[in-house]
Amino acid sequence: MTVTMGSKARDEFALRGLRCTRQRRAIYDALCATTAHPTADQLYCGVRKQMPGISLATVYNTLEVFCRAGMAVRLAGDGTSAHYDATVHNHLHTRCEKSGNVRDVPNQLGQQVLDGIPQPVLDQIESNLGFRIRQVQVELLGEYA
Amino acid sequence: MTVTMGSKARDEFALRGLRCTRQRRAIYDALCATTAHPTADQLYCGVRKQMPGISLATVYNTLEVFCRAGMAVRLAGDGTSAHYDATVHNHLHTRCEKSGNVRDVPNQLGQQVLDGIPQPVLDQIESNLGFRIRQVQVELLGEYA
DNA sequence: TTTCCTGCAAAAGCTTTGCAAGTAC
DNA sequence: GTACTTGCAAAGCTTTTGCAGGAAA
Repeated sequence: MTVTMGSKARDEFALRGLRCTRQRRAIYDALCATTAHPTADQLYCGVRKQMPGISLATVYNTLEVFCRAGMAVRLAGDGTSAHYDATVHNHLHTRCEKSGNVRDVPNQLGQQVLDGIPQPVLDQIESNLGFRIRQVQVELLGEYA
Repeated sequence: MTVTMGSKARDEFALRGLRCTRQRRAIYDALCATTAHPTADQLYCGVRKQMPGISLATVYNTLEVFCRAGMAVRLAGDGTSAHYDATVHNHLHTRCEKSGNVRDVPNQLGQQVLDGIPQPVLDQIESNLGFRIRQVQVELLGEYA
């Protein structure tokens, strides 16, 4: 039995026609390994431990590439740094108004919130405003106890 | 019959113990007069026509004061400039992914979306995550036809 | 008169860009 | 070999801050 062992990063890159560089792999792996929705700078600090030469500009540019390719999403919401997330499918976040930290709402709960939104109302918004809705983004603002 | 004619701005300031300066009145009036959710710079450009000496820093500082006082909200969401809104109550926005423009969803429709979100699920999120939800923020991402 | 606000300029973040050298394909 | 990426440094933007003069209460 022959097993072709490809890393997740390598496969994703191939799938989307992106070149697989050491830097991109390190950044993507770091982003996938956490649920903490890091900022570019936080990723930079983490990745730099195993790859001291990497530059912050590369992290920014690479994250931009990931977002364009649909491998990540950018969550800019508190006016300071943007947070990045390798989970692409629609899900809810909490955002702490004190620390600015962003965390996931477990999918089962988040989905119940999204499911509660009546599709006919969204359809009506689309036709009334002439706006094509691509994504419904729900964020819970508050603070951790 | 005696009529005391106070401007909306003047009344709001008095109500919240804020000093009523020409600059604050101009900025608040400009913000209330539009539904376009302007950025600080857009407000600056508008207000400057009637008050050439005003500085951009004052616009920023004043908007910050309004937000703290609950007279405006800041919508930072696309990573570039923040948008400001004098409508404080919870309502939905559309955000055009091409232009970055933010617009209101008419209240009747927006409320139906918010009403669809089941409160028991929000309660469960609060207790499961130890997170106190202060505001549910819904934004519709897409583009205008 | 006291306290707060404004304008200016400079600083502070975050993010993008230009270019030469390096790397994936 | 060709085309795309990276690292560096510098620039670009948005936003905040320090301070002296000015205005509201």
